[in-house]
Amino acid sequence: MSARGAPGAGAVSAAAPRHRSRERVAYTPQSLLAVAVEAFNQRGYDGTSMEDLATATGITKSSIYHHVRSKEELLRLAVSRALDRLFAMLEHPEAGAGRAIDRLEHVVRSSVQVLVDELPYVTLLLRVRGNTDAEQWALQRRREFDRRVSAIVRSAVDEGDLRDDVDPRLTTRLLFGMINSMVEWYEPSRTGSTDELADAVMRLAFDGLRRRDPAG
Amino acid sequence: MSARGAPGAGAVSAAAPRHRSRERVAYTPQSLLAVAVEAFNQRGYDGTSMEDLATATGITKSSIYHHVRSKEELLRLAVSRALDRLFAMLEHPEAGAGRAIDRLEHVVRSSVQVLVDELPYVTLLLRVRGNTDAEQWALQRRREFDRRVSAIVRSAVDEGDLRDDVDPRLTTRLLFGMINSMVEWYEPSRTGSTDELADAVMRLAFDGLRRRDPAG
DNA sequence: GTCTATATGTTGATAGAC
DNA sequence: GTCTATCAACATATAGAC
Repeated sequence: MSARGAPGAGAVSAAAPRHRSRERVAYTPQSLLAVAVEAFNQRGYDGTSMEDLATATGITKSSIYHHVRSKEELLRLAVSRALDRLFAMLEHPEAGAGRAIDRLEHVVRSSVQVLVDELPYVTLLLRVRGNTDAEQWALQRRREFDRRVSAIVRSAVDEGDLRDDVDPRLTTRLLFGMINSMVEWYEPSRTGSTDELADAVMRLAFDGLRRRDPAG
Repeated sequence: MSARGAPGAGAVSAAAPRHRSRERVAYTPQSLLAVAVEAFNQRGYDGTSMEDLATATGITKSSIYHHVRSKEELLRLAVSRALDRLFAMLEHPEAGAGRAIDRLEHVVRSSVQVLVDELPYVTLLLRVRGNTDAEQWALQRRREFDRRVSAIVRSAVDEGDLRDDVDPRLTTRLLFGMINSMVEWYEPSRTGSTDELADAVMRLAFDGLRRRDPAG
């Protein structure tokens, strides 16, 4: 991956021009972004130079600047994509109605799904430190997401479904610490279905890793 | 924090020379490291220039090079410190004998303790991406730590104390994802005792966030 | 132990030809 | 849409005076 050559087929424009019969397909902002984000995740955003991106894409630095205004724009596009997916999930009917514990289950399962679907983009989002304007903005939106989830946890405690001996904010942080840590090891090819993974996360998070006494 | 001025009192050499009566105490590799690591955590290692460190320490770049050979040496010293503490914890008698679930509890509680005690160093360790030799070495040792803990989890499953419907490796990853995420939000000043925090982590991790039916 | 001055390479970004 | 050539700024690191 990230080798020189044509962009990933999945994001190639349908109307892409080709100068020589079947040589190489031109990059779109999206297909370029995919390669860039992979590089960012491998070496870190600051650790990745435009020259590194030129190598990864197989085109020159100048050509990259034909598609995007700056390196930071690539970062902004990437984290926006992840954030849009995460917030779209919160707008889903299942996250807004019904018992809070069920809404929380939906949010947890959907988060795992988004994390898997948009792995590179979410990975980059979670590593943002706030150095640039784009990063500051991303951090703000992440905090807003956190607040929304915390409110659901708090409701579930009030409704008597979640334990009340741990602060809801702490619960939220540890819960999402668990979920978000997936970006450190998840490999799309090697694991089973996303549902199975989400099941495991749900079981561990909601019921703990201790074995429930079968004779209890 | 990170303002210009004298190094933190905690790490100042006892035999530190002072040219002017009580002006400024000279840096030691340790006190310099503390300032550098704080800067690395704020802006990222790659995002922090030696000029940034000069500003943070209040001495010039050249002076920094009097204490350390290179920027990478600062990184190596920092992650070594974190790794040494983590492995020392595994060598503790309580981590090596007795029922596996008790050994695991010791490891979890001690990990929280180490994370709090050495917060900036552990934070930096967890953000290492493998760009340099020092980082590659750190990643290797982290994997070794992970393997050691996974073995304990596996034993606890075999001994019937942990649930057997989730893969031990996955359990370990999610458990430590939860613990390690603390570096993203933990603030020494604002929270209660470390024991209370470790208690909350233990309860959530081992018994889950669902309320146990009081009438069960 | 700290400084000023500087060497040497790399960085993000632009100009303009094809 | 891609290229070569180039820039000014900034990077890590060193030399040598005090």
